[in-house]
Amino acid sequence: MLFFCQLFFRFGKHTTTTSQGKPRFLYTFFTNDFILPSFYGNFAALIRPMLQVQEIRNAFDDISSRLAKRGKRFDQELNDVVALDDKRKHTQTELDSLLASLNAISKEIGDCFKAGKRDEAEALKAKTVEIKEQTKQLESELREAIDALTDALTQIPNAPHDSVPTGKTPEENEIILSHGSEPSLTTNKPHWELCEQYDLIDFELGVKVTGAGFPVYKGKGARLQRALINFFLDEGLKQGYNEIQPPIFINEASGFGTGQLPDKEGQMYHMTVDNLFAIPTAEVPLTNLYRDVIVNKDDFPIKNMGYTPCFRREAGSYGKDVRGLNRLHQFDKVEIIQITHPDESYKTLEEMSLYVQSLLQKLGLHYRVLRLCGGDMGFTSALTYDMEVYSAAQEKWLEVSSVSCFETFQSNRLKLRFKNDDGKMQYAHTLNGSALALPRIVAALLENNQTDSGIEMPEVLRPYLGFDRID
RNA sequence: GGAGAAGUGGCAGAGUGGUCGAAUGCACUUGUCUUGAAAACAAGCGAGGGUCACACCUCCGGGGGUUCGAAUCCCUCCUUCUCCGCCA
Repeated sequence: MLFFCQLFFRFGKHTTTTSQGKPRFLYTFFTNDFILPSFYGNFAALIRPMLQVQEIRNAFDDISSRLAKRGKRFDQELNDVVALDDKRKHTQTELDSLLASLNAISKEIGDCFKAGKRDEAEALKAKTVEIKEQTKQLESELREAIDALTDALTQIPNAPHDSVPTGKTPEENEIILSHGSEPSLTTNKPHWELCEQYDLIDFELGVKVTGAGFPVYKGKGARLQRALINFFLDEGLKQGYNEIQPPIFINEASGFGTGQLPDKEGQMYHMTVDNLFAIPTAEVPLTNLYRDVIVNKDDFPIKNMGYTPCFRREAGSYGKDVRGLNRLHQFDKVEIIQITHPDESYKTLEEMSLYVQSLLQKLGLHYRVLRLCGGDMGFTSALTYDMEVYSAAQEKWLEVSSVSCFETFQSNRLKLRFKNDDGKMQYAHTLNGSALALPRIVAALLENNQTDSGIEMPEVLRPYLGFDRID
């Protein structure tokens, strides 16, 4: 934890803005040494990770009760934050006044020299010695105070939306709708058997080349992948999403921006030689395009999407859940993100949920939508809908998409802001969702459409596929 | 990988030890003028902390140092650009 705190502290001041919402890329963040920077230069970045201190102070009870939806109370943590922020303020005020007097004396000395009063100047110089000692002391105190505050703040997850059900486990998620019905099948093989039977995906070969969880797609299996990616991108285009091809490796700063670091560092593949991480989702680069950006409020909503392979170490998972396509180290996904005005974000979340559902409907899949309970939601989310498709052969629901609203939780770290109608800087809201992740869609398509003589492909995919069925 | 050059406000671009948070231009906002627009003119216009509001404090790529005082001097790191090499 300490390690990553130090990393986090090395955010610099890199304000920039955009015209027409186009981000600028600034990569002057980190150095290879581990010395903490001067607190002042980085103050803004330091004091504003995750939940906003100001928000905690202003709406303590509200945030407290929202956090309780996660099945645990955070009052102690919240109180700590306020107390640590008080300490920070006191220390800083003290230091500031000391610096003010130092500045005043320096100016006086300058004036004395100009007026030729050498002796007077020397006398004043002597006065600064003691003050400088004191500032050094206070500087280190302030540094410690900020350190402690940031540490406390990063322990607190996002405050769930009012509509989020209280709960700790997936059983407490709320099923808000179900669409379609279970297919009636004459044959009922799991997808890994179908993949072998029709030579679509070779898991063994992947093991040989790389390792478990890195499948090799072959023939119509590979073409199905390509068709789905194109289908998803074309549909997104129709919805007004701007297509982006981001890098699939990211630096540390990006990992912090979207909250993968420091929490999920073990989940990412890390290339230590160059200190880069393979992205676990396109969310990371797509959202980080807007790090340190002041967007024009007229550009809301900003809608971007990107197809990328995703890489996840999935350390610690094993057993039946990882069979076949259910859990992979490398998989493909089209991700959609939006950046909105705070007033619009929940309306946007519904819109994104409907869009993802429309994809599932076009693919003819039986699905349901869950509103995740507080305890099952990600650390950074305020409200998450999960879409699950039914796998007839495995007789279970598979999560294929997750759409979330983060409110200001990410933008706070990213320093993604806009100037509101009052001319004040305000954090934008960020949202994202998968639209969609391929593997489980492929699994469901294969299993739910199997017949004795082959696998029928959905109508919408046929133009992309160039074939109607797999046999 | 080797050799050079450079990193200042939304952009361009001055500024080499003290009235510099930073000239000037562009962009932007508001006002005057105009039927309207343009042009012209006038004013405003970086971010963060702090305050009821001021005051005040911090930030000129990051970090460290010299100095009473640093955008300006020194060290170091990072990044970008140009040339060479290698290569899809």
